[in-house]
Amino acid sequence: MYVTAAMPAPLALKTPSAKPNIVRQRTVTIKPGKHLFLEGDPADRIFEVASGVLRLTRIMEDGRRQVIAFGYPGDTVGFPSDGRYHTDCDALVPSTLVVHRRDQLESAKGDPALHLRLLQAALREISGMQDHFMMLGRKSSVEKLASFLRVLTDRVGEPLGDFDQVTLPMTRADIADFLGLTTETVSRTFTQLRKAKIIAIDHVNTVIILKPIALRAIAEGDDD
Amino acid sequence: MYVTAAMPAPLALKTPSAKPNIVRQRTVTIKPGKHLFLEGDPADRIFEVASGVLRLTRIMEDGRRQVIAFGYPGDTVGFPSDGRYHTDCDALVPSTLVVHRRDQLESAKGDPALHLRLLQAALREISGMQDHFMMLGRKSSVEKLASFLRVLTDRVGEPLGDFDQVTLPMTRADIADFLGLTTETVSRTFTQLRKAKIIAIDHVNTVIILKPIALRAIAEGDDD
DNA sequence: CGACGCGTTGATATGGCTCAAGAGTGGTGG
DNA sequence: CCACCACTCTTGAGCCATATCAACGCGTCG
Repeated sequence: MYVTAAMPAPLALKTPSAKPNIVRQRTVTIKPGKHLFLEGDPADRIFEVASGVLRLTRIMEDGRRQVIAFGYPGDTVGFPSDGRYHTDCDALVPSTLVVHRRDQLESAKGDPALHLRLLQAALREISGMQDHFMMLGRKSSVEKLASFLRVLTDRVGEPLGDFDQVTLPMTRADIADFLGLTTETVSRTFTQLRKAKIIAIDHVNTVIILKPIALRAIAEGDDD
Repeated sequence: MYVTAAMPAPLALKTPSAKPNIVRQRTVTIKPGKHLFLEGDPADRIFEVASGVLRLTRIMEDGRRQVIAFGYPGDTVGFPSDGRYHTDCDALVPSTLVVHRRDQLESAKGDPALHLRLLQAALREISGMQDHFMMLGRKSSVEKLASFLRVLTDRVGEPLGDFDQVTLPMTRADIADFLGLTTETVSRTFTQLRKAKIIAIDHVNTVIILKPIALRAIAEGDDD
């Protein structure tokens, strides 16, 4: 569910008229700051993000926090292991989710097409997490932030004139905890990219990608 | 496939006599240094480790390497995304693997029990990776090494007198690339734990856990 | 208007990296 | 069986990227 370039299967959100034998999809809404689930909760439901942005986190006893992923539309969150959730999950902006019962994923019963789609989501999740590993373990702070902005822009960027623009619904602290940095370093690194004219920053949480090629080069470590 | 405390379902390796309508499980063997697959290869098969130890890695163009996971017996490797493998995979010691065709995982056909087991493996994988994130992003070098030794001991440790002992088939460089450190730091951190009498080291690649409680405290950051 | 949360910037500290030199360790061939 | 070589591991010294500590600006909300 880490924001990936690969486009996920689109969600069929609209309820398919009122045919009695077609089950209406269950959805929930969640407001910013509210938790969808907490680490250790019994995991009986799996969620597909239809709109909004979720935040998945792990917290250590002493307060250190790791943001595991941001859940954007098309992402699936709440994969259980041993019947429990293994992260906290809350919303950054008002969000709507399609709900699936866990046993639909874990048993042979239920819609095979749904079944397959959830499995594909799990596999995409694993693949995306592998990228994240490389970023956390082996990249410098600029490379981390550049990778982050690049992936996010590919996924949810919007054209603005000749450039792409991306809105960041998360705080600098969230980004820091996602990248394994401090808020100060994230802030300084934003400044560094801004001074290099690679990005421009509007209203703190809106980033315009001025030089996508340069950004990609930094993200991949291809510059020197 | 990151070594996890959760015990996986045992593998039925023995071929179920010669009943003609029961499919004999396909297995492969792989020698140290040989690759099972490379990043980008078409992923038509999924493997369950029956014996041995595998190493899953990602490599950047400039040579920086991240060890994604070590594959121990009971682990499943080779989860595809978009039909391709997303890591390199080779063997640290001679290993045997049970092979499954990819379409057995991704279609409704095939043994439902197998289907379920592979899905469970994918979910375990996701859960284990989430632990790994916290380790890479937010832990100090001692905490990283302590976590690594603890998980490995839980998973494949063997009793030795009053203590648990664990054999490390991987080099210091492998451990470093798994934990996001350098070999020098890994070595120094081993020395540090050894001098604190928390572990003892035999023949470089055999570690004896002298103080499991202390090791766990360090791993979780519960000490100060 | 004041207080608080968030972001930025500056000064300093430090954990882990880099560079460099030895010390095991295992394999090979004479 | 030993000598040599290649490779891994350990240790040391110095440095650098990022963390830490601190101050301040800005916007928002009560």
